[in-house]
Amino acid sequence: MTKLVVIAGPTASGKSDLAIAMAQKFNGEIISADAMQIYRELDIGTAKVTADEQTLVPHHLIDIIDMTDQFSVADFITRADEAIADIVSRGKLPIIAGGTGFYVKALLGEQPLDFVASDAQEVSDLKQRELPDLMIELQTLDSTLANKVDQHNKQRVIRAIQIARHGVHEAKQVRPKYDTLVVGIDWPRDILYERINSRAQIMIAAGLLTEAQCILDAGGGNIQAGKAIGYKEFFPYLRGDTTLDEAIAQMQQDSRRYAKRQLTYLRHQIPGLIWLDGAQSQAELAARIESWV
RNA sequence: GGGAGUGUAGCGAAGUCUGGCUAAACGCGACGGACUGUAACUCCGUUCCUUCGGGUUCGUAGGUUCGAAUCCUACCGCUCCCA
Repeated sequence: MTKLVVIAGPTASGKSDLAIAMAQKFNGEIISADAMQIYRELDIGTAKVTADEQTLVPHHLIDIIDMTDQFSVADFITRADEAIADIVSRGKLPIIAGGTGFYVKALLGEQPLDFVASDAQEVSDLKQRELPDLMIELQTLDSTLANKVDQHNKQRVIRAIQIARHGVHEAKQVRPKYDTLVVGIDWPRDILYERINSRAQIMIAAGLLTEAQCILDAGGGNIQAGKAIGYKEFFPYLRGDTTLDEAIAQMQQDSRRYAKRQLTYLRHQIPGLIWLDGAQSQAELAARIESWV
């Protein structure tokens, strides 16, 4: 079975550095599992590895689409499976590094994702409607599903309606199964928060605002890329509605909350995940890989 | 020294005139949680203490009252204005 190392963890926990170190040590290549680093133009705000770092170790699933494009877990799975096969065929170790727990979970899932026939037009039509109205439709279409979804969560209700309307279809092909070593990087909460706060300042100095302006011009909050933390907080500032300090504080706040959500996700949604002490993650992971490979 | 205002849970802030329905709205923060096709999304819960029976609160100390964050007195702190 194909062996796979998965490095997860909250934002600013040091996943990229750890992945590079492990890739160098164990002849690996890195696959990013990150819902925002897939965008070409989002570099600074997504804390993407630099071009220099990419010359050290080959990276995959970074810079693969334009910032106005849509992307989904299913796209990720397809491409990640391909990248893994490619890396393995060249005799190297695939290392997944990413903060998008949902992508990681889907990649590791033994069940293939169900496919639902639906299009963007349908989704935007559903979006126009009020939540109670949507729930009524879902209730009549499929009451079991209606009871299962979070009734306050419009996004999930819309998805449930699509499933109820079109039904689920078997995935076209069976996905490969992987033999995985899954780790998560853990820091004391206050240290993680400090890392997040100071990284925001570094990003600003590196030219984050130019990128944010770029995304604002491309559609701001209306496009998927415009929902990324590190950009959306600066739209009000760029429009002249808030001060820079307020925007930075907001970004730090959002990052901290995001980190919390990631931690919750990893704790409960990724079975078998081994926590690594942030300060010792390189040594700890190297030891584990050595005894596992 | 004189005048005006103010002190409420981690923070901000209602409630005070018209005492009981107030362990005290709401916002923020913090913490916990959900999440199989937007996931850096979207959504939910807890937040004085508790052995879950209760207990102790609204600057402090008294007082009025069956009953006080709310009324009265004194004191303390903070802010602003005049000196």
